[in-house]
Amino acid sequence: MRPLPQPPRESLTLASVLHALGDPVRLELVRRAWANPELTCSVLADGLDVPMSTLSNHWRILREAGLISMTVDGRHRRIRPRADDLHDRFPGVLDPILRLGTAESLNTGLL
Amino acid sequence: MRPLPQPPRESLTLASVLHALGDPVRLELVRRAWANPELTCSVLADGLDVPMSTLSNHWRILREAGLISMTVDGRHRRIRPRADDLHDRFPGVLDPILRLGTAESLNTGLL
DNA sequence: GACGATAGTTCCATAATCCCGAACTGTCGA
DNA sequence: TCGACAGTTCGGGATTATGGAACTATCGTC
Repeated sequence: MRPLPQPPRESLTLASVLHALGDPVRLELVRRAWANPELTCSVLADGLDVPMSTLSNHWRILREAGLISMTVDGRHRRIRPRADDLHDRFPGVLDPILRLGTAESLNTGLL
Repeated sequence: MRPLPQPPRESLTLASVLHALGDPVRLELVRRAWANPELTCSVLADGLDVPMSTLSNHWRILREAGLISMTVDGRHRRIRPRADDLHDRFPGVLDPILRLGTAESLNTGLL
């Protein structure tokens, strides 16, 4: 159940967060992670036609940008959105993005 | 005064917009363009230690993502934020980002 | 008009980053 | 002990970013 290394709240930058969100696959992953916290990588990526090694990179980018935190749980990685940290550091930024991400990403043939 | 080609409002995607904003230089350029519309490339980039060929690429990315529109005005390019299009397409997304962009980008030794 | 200065773009080679198959690590269940 | 499963790491091919140098187009001046 130990957590993987992640940047502390105060060292998160807006540009990194936006860069992490600036990819349709990652945007969809973040949207799903926010909708249901505590799920694992593979469950959250279910249905996406993306190879696992690529997904692993996407999760790393999201973790290094401070959007999510990962904890090792047996052979799974449990994804937890860092909602508090982001809301504290960049108030008002994430909510409207995730509200919109939904409809759009489903219409782009991503799934 | 003719405008350079740009994507129509309805074909803008959230991921492209966030990708365009996910770079500290571009974030700063957008912030400045929003703060004072109708200025030219070089005036908006004043003080940034970035070569002009790189800036030209940044402006192109911002234009192709739909964040700004450029019109040729003599030997200048006049930058106009596409605030209406963005607000219509992605309501609530840009304002909080630009409100924050200010303080942060000035503290990262960018200038 | 010819000419230099100005504002940007384009070209191109280097550097950095992304993508994903294959091999690997670590854990669970039988 | 032995797979099977969840993810990561490695490696190299493809894509994208960077920035110097050359180029284009326009303005002001003589």
